[in-house]
Amino acid sequence: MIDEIKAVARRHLAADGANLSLRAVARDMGMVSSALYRYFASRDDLLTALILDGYNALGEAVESADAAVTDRAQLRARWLSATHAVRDWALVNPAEYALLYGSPVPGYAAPQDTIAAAARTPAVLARILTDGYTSGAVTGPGFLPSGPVPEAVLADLARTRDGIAPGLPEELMHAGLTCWLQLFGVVSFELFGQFNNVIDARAEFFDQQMELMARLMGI
Amino acid sequence: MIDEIKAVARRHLAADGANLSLRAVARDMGMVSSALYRYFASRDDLLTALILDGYNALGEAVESADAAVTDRAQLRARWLSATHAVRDWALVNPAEYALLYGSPVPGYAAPQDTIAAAARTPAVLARILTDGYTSGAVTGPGFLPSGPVPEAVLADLARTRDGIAPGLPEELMHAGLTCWLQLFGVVSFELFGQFNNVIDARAEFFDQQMELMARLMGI
DNA sequence: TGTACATCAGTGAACGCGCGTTCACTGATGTAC
DNA sequence: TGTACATCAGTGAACGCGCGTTCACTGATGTAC
Repeated sequence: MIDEIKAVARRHLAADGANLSLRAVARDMGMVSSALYRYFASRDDLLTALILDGYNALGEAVESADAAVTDRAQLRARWLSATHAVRDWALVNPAEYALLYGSPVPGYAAPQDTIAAAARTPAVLARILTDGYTSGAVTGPGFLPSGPVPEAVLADLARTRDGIAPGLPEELMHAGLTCWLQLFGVVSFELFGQFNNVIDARAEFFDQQMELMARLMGI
Repeated sequence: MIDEIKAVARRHLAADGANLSLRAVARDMGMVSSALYRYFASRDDLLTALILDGYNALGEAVESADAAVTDRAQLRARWLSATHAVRDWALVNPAEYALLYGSPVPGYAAPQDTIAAAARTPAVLARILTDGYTSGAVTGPGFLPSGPVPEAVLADLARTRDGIAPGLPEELMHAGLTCWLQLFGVVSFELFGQFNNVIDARAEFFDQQMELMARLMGI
């Protein structure tokens, strides 16, 4: 039942953006709006459940795309497979993607529960780098910052690294973070309409960018 | 008068996100909601005006940040100044930034007028590269794609290039586009909350990323 | 200098709609003795 | 096997609110003769 509500809510999200209406969901289910309160304490609760599901669905898609590369030493293939999974999932679920990575919903504050789920996708990317580093296949990034990285940034990198990829050297973590940003930057720009009148060959452009990022990380 | 309405609307945008309410704006101005219809034909018209203003305000900020570097041959300084202007403007006007670069407003379709205004910011960045290329200071990017760029992407690059930076070689255009994406990817992630619990030293991180991008473009 | 008229910014009431949430309730299903 | 009771999913009406938009209007200001 809860799953059915969420499924209908997801359909509404796709149609109306983040302005999710409890009443509209109930209407679609042939129920009266108050009936939903048996399953969710409030509209925000439903929204939170959808966000959590979204992070988990994306995370699962990325995890299995990575796992689908049987030769685990093929780091570049794993990176390309995982990042394609991000784009594919976003294209199939644009409204949910917007909910996760778009402008914040006004008046809604994401609870702490979502943090762990949100970390699944970056964790996959970090694992690819870690695997390369521990096997000795990757010794450092393919493109280094010219100067020293500021102390404060190093501290942030180290803290985040310890959470998802213990043992990874800072400069690899730095390269990984840069590529993670580029990945979501490209996907967001495509989904949010910034590529209109600029890039038409979107799949090819994405491929190209992810190849470049792989080389930047040295994998 | 129109300017005053827009100013109040901008304040509301900041408070409530993209759910801009005509009635709330009118209330704040001590007017009755129907009075606004003397100045804007509809809510969407007001939204369009705000978007247009936003692109122009950002574009102006970036243009004058670039112009502030008196030694025009200092390409890296110009790039850093211009990109900092993007981040600074976004931090001061987060709701307007979200309106321009965040998830699309449900049910709202941006008219064609916004395209020219939207191009102002990328045009500044392209001009920096073009200046470097025509003066001979920049011969190519500092980091090249390993393989050949797909035909379809090249066509897109060429078309966009002809619009904002005629004469620029494709590989420089490609590097510029990559950095443009990274710039907005970083700013969006910071503004939309994806850096929470990940990056605290945001100014330093941004600096670092933009330095890296400058090197990637070979400036 | 004074009057008649046009312009136009802003009013106020109304239409028809949608929203989240509450609350007492109905009526079917399952359980205990 | 049959009865009494508890559980619980879903109902329906209501509260109080906000929204965009229309429309006939008021009343001040400016203009023409």
